[in-house]
Amino acid sequence: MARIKPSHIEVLLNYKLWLSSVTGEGIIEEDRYELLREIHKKGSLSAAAKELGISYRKAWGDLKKAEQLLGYELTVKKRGGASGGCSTLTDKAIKLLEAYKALHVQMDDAVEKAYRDFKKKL
Amino acid sequence: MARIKPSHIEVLLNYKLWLSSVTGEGIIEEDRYELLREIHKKGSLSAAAKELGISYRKAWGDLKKAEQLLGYELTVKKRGGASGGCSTLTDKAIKLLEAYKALHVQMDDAVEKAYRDFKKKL
DNA sequence: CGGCGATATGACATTTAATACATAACGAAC
DNA sequence: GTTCGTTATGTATTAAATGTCATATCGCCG
Repeated sequence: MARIKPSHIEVLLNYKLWLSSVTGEGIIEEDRYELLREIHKKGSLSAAAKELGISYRKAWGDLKKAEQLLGYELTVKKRGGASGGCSTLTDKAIKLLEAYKALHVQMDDAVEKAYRDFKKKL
Repeated sequence: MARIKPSHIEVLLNYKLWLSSVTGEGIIEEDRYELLREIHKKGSLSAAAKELGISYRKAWGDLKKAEQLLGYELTVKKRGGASGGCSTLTDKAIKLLEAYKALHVQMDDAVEKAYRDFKKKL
């Protein structure tokens, strides 16, 4: 029984994209994008955290850091009331999300093309 | 005396590119590319490590891991002898370096363009 | 007013990754 | 066979990211 011996191991191309402050500190990358998107969908930070399977503590810390680095609020936060409270995205946050999404789509295309070219050269 | 108040904080776009095995483990990224390039230039792993300001231990571990994940040798290693020993790149490694370099140039262009488009949308 | 559910935050524990330290093996040259 | 610089590798220490726990605040509503 013959066994196929691959002439080379498969190599994959990966990339990570993120927005940062001028000091290099990360503001928005994939995870925080997801967090904001989920807040937008659910209207609540705790619900978003639960959906994503991360602790409220971490979600809150991430959100706070992003806002601090950006210098403006990404969410309008309310606490108390019948529902306990809620968090909704600001207009700026929504705009940022849309721009980031478009950025990501564009980069995905570029990476795919670069990967094809790369394999030809290998 | 008036003070200029920026309407928005500057946001930078960053990306990281790397080759991985199918299991997702990283093989080659910027640092390891530099390491291989330096080995090629110096003909020695320890000299390369010194040049890059990292410990020999780390350089050796990085190289070993890359080779293990790729399934083939990136360097020909010799120890002992008058000079103590040396490390030189294999043909496959040289080819890999060239392909990675081209990949990076291509991606840099793509990122620059994506960043311009991104800022317009913001 | 007391309970509920969400935001808000500090303190501590744990897990993971990077780095440092130590030590062995090798082989040509002298 | 001793010296020297390099490859080779295990172990230990540190540092950073992440998770856990506890506790407080808020404000509608029954």
